[in-house]
Amino acid sequence: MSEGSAARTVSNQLSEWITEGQLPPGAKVSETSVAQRLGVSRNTVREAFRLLAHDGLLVHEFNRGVFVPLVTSADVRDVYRLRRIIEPGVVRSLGRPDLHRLARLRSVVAEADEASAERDWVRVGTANMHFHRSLVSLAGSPRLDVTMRRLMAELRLVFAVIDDPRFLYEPFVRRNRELLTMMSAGRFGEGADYLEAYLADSEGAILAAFEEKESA
Amino acid sequence: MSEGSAARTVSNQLSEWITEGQLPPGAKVSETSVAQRLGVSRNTVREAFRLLAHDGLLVHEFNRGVFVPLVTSADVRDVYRLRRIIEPGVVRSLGRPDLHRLARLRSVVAEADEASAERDWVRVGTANMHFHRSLVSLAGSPRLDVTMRRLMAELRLVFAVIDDPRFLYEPFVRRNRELLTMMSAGRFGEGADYLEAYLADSEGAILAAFEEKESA
DNA sequence: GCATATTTGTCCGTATGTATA
DNA sequence: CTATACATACGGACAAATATG
Repeated sequence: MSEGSAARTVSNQLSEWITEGQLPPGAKVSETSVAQRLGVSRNTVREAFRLLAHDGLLVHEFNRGVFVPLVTSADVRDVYRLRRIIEPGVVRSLGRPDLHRLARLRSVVAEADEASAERDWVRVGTANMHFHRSLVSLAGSPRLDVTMRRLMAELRLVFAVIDDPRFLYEPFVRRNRELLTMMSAGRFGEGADYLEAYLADSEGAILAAFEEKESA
Repeated sequence: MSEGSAARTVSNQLSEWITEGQLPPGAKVSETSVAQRLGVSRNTVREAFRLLAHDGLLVHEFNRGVFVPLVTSADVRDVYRLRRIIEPGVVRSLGRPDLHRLARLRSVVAEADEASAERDWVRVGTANMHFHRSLVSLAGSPRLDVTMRRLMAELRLVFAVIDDPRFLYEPFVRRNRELLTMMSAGRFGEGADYLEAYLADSEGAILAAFEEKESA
């Protein structure tokens, strides 16, 4: 429960199935099968499809149906191209350390540390996504926020096909903390540069995992 | 006719009504009234609503219906914040003048010149939008393209409430041509700086028109 | 605060068009 | 080329939420 809309419930369920790999990339998602399995009408399922297509978690092909997107390495590069534009730009644009708003980042970092200690890499991953979304939210731009939300949703799609997400997240727990330290001290220029290198490494790690996947 | 989807036809019609000011900002758009007026079913109208909400041309409030967004000066500032990040960044990132891809920009500039000579400011406006979208498309990033499309759709919403769009577009016909000249010569850094000032002026002009509107 | 009417959310059944085997 | 499966679109219906008096 906790959702006002049946379509939202369906979309949340589908989102789980996709990010947990139960719906592999390229899979066709049938209206009727989803409707029957979840006990809702086809119209509701169609509504949910639109919500997810909005975030790029499903693609809609006219007169053919909806499919789980086939993410390519080109997509990964494109997502990171936008991240490299947005995230360092946000950090660079911050005037002075607003400790109150940085508190949210701090709690997310703590969450990641805790999850990392428990070797719960899935939780580390979600905490990492929260970190970057919270980072962008510091800019106070609604449109940057929705853009970032979409990018992160697409990244969840990527991580769903990678077996061992540990080495993708673990190195960046420390770097998130480092970046936060710089920002707390008002060293935004330095932080932006640091984040640029950070994102380049992150992209490289994902692409490497992709190539490993392709060779298998 | 001519479009594969009935929902697309409806959304195009609604888009016209909105951008032409027949549906003023804040107006509620009823499902049944649209369905009756266009002779389609309610479900199809709902589908069209979702398409437009996707681009920000309508906002959807649960159990309340859909409304034409009330654009504020804060929204204008936010849209231009993203434009100032994206557009100059794209120009700066271009390696060398790809004359083949610049041809599209050239034709759009010519279109704007022609429309300007005929004092058809609406056509000048659409040509201007095409110019900036084509500019961003040079980056070859699908995600930047969709982001830019949404931003431009929101700007159409802004222009719909401004009476005299002439002084909003006319000064920028020349500046588009100037920018294109710089890019054709491979002077991308210079072009990016030029575009930054350009966008700042454009934002200022729109905000001025807004304040004039508010005082009235 | 209450009763009303309106509108939206959801569901069902069906017909038509499209893609694929 | 035919046949099958499926998506699109339609119309009607009821429940639930909202707005109005």
